[in-house]
Amino acid sequence: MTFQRNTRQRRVILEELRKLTSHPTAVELHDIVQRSLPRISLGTVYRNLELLTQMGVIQKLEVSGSEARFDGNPAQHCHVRCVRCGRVDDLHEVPDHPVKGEFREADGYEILDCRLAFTGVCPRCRRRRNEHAEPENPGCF
Amino acid sequence: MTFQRNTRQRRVILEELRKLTSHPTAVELHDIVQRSLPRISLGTVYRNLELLTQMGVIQKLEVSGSEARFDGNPAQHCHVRCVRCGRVDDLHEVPDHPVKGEFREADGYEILDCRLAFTGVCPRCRRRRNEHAEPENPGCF
DNA sequence: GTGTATGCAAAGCCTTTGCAGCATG
DNA sequence: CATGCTGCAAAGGCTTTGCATACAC
Repeated sequence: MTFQRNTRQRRVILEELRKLTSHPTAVELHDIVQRSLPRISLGTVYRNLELLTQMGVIQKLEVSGSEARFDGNPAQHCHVRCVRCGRVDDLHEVPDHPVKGEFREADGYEILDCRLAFTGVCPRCRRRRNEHAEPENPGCF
Repeated sequence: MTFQRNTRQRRVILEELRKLTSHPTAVELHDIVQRSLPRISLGTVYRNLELLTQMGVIQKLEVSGSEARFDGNPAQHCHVRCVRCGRVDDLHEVPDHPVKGEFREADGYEILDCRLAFTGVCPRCRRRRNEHAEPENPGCF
C-alpha cells in the first residue's frame, strides 16, 4: 500500500463509527453502514477497520472474549467490559494511566504499553440481575 | 452438569498445565498431554479447560483475535503479551494491584475487577529485532 | 447401572484472502 | 489511465457441539 484513497466506503465507515459512543463489532458496524451503502461487503468493513487502526485514526479493542470491538476515539482511555452481556463502555470516572511510563522494562521485556482493563456489570444488567441465573466469570489479563 | 468426575484426562490436563510456567494454548497443551494419553482429543482438552476455568482452578487469558491461553495459577497476577510473537509471560517486577478495590462503581457499572494489561517485546524478540521488518502495533485496552 | 465424559467428526464463528472488475486521484 | 479498492465467495484458524460409546461412581 503506497498511497490511500478516500473512498466512499471508508468515509462512511469512519463517520458512522465516530457517531457511536458504543464500541461496535465489525458486524454491527457493517449493519449500520449498510443503511447508507447497501452493497458494502463485510470484507470491506474489516479491511478498512484494520487500515484505520494501523493509521492510528481509530482503535481496536481486543478484550472481549470473541469479537474485536472498535472505538472511533484513538486517544487512550479506560474501558469496562460487562461480564454479562459483553458490551464495552468508556470509563470516565477513572484515572487514565496509573502507571504510565513507570515501567520501561520488566522481567526481560521491553514494556510498550500498560492499560487498565476493567470488568463489571453494566447498568442494564444490574437492573436485570435477578432475572439472569448464570453469571459469567470475569475476563482475563 | 450436576456432578464432576475425576477422569484420567482431566487429571493429566491439570497436572501438565501446572507444570508449565508458560501459558500454553489449548492446542499446545493437547500436544503435551498426548504424550501421556495418545488418544485424547482436542475437544476434550477444550471442554476440560473451560470447566476448570469455571471452577476457578485455572485461568483463561483471552485477547480476542488470537488464541486463548491458559494459566495453571488462578491467583491474580500481571501478564505481558509480546506484540511480536504473541507469547504471554508473568510479570513479577510489577505491583499486582495498583487500584485494587479503589473502584466499586464507575459510570454506572458495578466494577468487579481491574487488571493491568501489559504489552511489550519479549527477550527473544528483542534480540531478533533487527531481523524483523514489520512491527506489530500494541494490543489494546 | 446411571449418567457424565470421551473420541471423533462436523459445524460454527469471526476474520482474512484471492480475484476480476470498478472508481479514485 | 494506473492502481488501490471493492464485492463476492471461498478458505482459514480457533473453538464448540452432536452423537454413540466408554468409564467413573
